[in-house]
Amino acid sequence: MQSHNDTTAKSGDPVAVLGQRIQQALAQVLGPEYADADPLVRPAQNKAFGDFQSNAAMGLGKKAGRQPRQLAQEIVDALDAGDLCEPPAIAGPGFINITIRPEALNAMLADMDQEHLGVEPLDRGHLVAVDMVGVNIAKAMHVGHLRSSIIGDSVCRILARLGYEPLPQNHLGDWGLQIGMLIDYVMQEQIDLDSLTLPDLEVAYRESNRRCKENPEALERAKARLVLLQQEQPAEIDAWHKVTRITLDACYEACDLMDLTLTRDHERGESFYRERLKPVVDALLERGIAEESEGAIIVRFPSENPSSDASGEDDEIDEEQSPLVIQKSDAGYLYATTDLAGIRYRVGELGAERLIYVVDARQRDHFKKVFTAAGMAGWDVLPGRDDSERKAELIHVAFGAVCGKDGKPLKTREGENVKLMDLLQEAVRRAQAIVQEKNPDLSDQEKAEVARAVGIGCVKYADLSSQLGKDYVFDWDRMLAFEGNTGAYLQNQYVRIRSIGRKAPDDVNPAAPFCIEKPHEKDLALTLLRYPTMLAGVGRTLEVNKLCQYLFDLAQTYSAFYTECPVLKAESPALRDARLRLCNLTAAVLADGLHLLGIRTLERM
RNA sequence: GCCCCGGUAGCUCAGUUGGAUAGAGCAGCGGACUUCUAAUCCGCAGGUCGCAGAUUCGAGUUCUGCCCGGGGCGCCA
Repeated sequence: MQSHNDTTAKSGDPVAVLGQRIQQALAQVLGPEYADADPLVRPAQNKAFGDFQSNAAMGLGKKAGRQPRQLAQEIVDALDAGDLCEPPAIAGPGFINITIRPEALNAMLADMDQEHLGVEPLDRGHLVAVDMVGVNIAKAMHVGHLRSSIIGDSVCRILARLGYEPLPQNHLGDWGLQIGMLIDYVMQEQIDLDSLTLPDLEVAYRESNRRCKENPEALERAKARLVLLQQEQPAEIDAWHKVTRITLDACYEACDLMDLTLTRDHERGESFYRERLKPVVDALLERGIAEESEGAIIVRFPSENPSSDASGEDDEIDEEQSPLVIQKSDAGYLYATTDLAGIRYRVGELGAERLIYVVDARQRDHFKKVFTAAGMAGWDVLPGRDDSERKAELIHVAFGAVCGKDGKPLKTREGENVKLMDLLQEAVRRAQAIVQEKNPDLSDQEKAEVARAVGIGCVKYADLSSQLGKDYVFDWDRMLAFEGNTGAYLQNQYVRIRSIGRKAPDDVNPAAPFCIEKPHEKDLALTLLRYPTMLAGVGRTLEVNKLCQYLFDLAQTYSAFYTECPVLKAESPALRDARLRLCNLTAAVLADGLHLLGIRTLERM
């Protein structure tokens, strides 16, 4: 699974460099078979103990039958790291506490202070398909699309930053009975599609639904219309194109407001797979993976616990996992069929090596089954490789519900889904009011820019900053309060740094050597140096909230530095320049990270 | 009935293959502004980590059972 090895020591990462040295010591003390044991280097949990700690001696001591504390001593004796740190201390049951030397920090910071900020991208050509947004025809985007859009976009940005080539896939709901109902309705009523707006279309959609529910004849007509559409009759196709266009034009307004990188080129709706559904079913039947059952075609899954265990207490037959239906008894296909066709296309034709689905957590079981079925068919095997066994990674990035303060999924007072555009516009409006109050001197244009960046940024940050799989509480006051863990807090820290930069005199040396001495400087340096490894981890696990957490740490650490360490009024020009460079590096990391979250930075706010 | 996710401070949440005294933010209380943007910072207070067992030098973290909340469970997407 873990095809991406990030243990290669990056010269600018103290954890990696120290880890490497400790591994050498481990090999020396315990033998070469321990050369790749995890050195378990972590930032010190308590500053009083030093900067870093290694917990390796305790676990390995048990494993190798050695006394942990004594083993720790032997590791320390064998450790060759005098250029990096003070002589380590041993504490408790066998913690190795490490204090890094300022010169080492200065060198690592200089190493990091380049355009790529220490992040080493992969070679080109690693395609990743990201299934996101998932707009439905004839419906405006609502809160349900918020998370898929925001998370998917951030995932794309992060992967691109790490050298992957993300391919957003807007999996439109554009092919099914509901389209047949809608098209039949607008054609029956002779509605002029050229002057229709999305709200009109939504009304028509609801009306067509209602009719089909009440009137069997209407339903039959809709089904017949769907057949005509699927036969690609010109009139039906024309109507379908038009309703699709109306829907998407409106949806892209919301996408633009959210600054999504996704474009029209990334439309891969259900209709895209329409010719690929039958082959999916045929192939699975042919290989005996799928079978007929009660008129439908299904894929069964072997039970995970093959038989009752040794205890024999539980002699009931294991409940079989429910099967995956890929063709209905009326010969119609389902979204599982489309998803399987999608995997086949994305892996087999595009050659994507990771397929990421940013979809509601309630579909966990669905994706688990679809992924398993795809694996059974071998559709996750990457084509055209020497090592033909290399498999694409199939990942469901499941996200929880957006809830109101009452803890229940967010709805309007009328009990309807909140429209995404309304929500975004309210965010901007609320931010506008706050800018007006906090900084009335800005020009109107600047205020509008700040309101947009802050309003949208806060919504995004609130969405990305807790564990994605959990529900989260959507609370305007908390997310827009510019105190605490919010997007605006981060944006403001950036503004404060840039303000110093603007006021710096002309004679500063931008390449002045770093000079880490004070505790707050050291904290900031250590936090900055965590960035590349942190980001690589997020690229692997897609835990975007950890990027948020890191940026908040960085911003707070910077703030403490800012209050304690004068920059422009530093005691000497050399120190001033060194601190200014530290500020600039912090700004660069903050801007980079915010950009990866899809949050705009500002020069003033 | 079965499966999945969650339960940590008054509220919203972190907690990295098991590590030292469980951390933030908000709210509360007390301080710091003729500023390098106070949209900030510093300090105080606040906890039976849902409950009970098990594993071990050590458990919020692993295992088992239970309680509570949410979600899912063959022809909707």
